[in-house]
Amino acid sequence: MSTLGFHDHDHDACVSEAIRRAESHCEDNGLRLTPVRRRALEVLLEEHRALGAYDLLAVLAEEGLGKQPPVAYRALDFLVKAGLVHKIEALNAFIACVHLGSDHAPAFLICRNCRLVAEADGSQTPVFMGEAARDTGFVIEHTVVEATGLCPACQDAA
Amino acid sequence: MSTLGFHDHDHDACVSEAIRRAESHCEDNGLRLTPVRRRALEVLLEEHRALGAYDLLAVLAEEGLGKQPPVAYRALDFLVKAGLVHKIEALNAFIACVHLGSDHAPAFLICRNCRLVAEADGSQTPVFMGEAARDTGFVIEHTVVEATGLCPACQDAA
DNA sequence: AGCGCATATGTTATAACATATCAATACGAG
DNA sequence: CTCGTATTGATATGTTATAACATATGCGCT
Repeated sequence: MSTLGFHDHDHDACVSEAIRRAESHCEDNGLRLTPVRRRALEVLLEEHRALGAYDLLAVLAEEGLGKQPPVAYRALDFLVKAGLVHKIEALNAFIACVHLGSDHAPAFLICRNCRLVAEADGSQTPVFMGEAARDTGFVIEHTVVEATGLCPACQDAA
Repeated sequence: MSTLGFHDHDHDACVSEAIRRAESHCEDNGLRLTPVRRRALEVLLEEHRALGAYDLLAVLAEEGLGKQPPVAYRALDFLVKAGLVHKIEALNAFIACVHLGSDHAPAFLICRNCRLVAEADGSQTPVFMGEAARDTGFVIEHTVVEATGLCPACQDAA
């Protein structure tokens, strides 16, 4: 799995490809990618940075798509539940998923300075967490794996 | 490592032992465990649940130790930096560390219903995260590993 | 078409979490 | 004792998130 985000890549293609996949994913699963939801996803895809709900709301408001907090939070809830967006708990912020489709357990590398986020493979997490859980009868529903630090560019700047 | 929190144990001893260890830890490191900080730690230790900063503040306020948010946040910042308390990012809440001393990378099992939290071993996280980080030049400063779900008691209740 | 149900949006208000700032005080090293 | 640093007190504000209720839209069914 790649750690896309700190590497150069064809970003326009990356965005439009992701949108297309999101559309077919919603179609396949009977989910409705309404204008606000679709635009919210686009805004997040245009960055590889985590955006706060109010950052997103500001963009939506400019475009007349709604100006109250619930507009942003509803769109984000939908996108997160659909697996199209991840919440970065360490920042209380959100980032578009860059490799939709797989039922994945993501792990994130998060730059505390520029909020650039790379999505890595966290598939090993449920394995070792699962051991502890089994011992106690705990049932895991969701895992969060986040590493914060400095990306290469921000190390150079400092 | 244990997953203390979902098991019965001698809680009074667990608390007083932890306080004693915190005292010597602070002494050894030139840190000042002032009355507010000490009481904040006690309050957190008395639960194995995550408490919000304002939950803590309410207790401190009752006892005349301060009633403004910065009182709670300053105490929590100190305790987190000292390694005596962990922040649970998924809940924006805080929990006392139950095995102080070791320079540890904790992993948490968090009940979304009762907020009971068990601290497990997350030492494998930096290993596999480290690989992804090395590939990109990212420097990890801190890791968050949290699994949310239902504890045995809350499964039974449901 | 008209009805009924589920989903989605609009809107107001407020809850919950967190920090900036500045003044006052306590503490320890020299 | 005095200087510098750490801590506390206090006010205000910033940021993130949800509750609650009204309205509108989409869609299957008769």
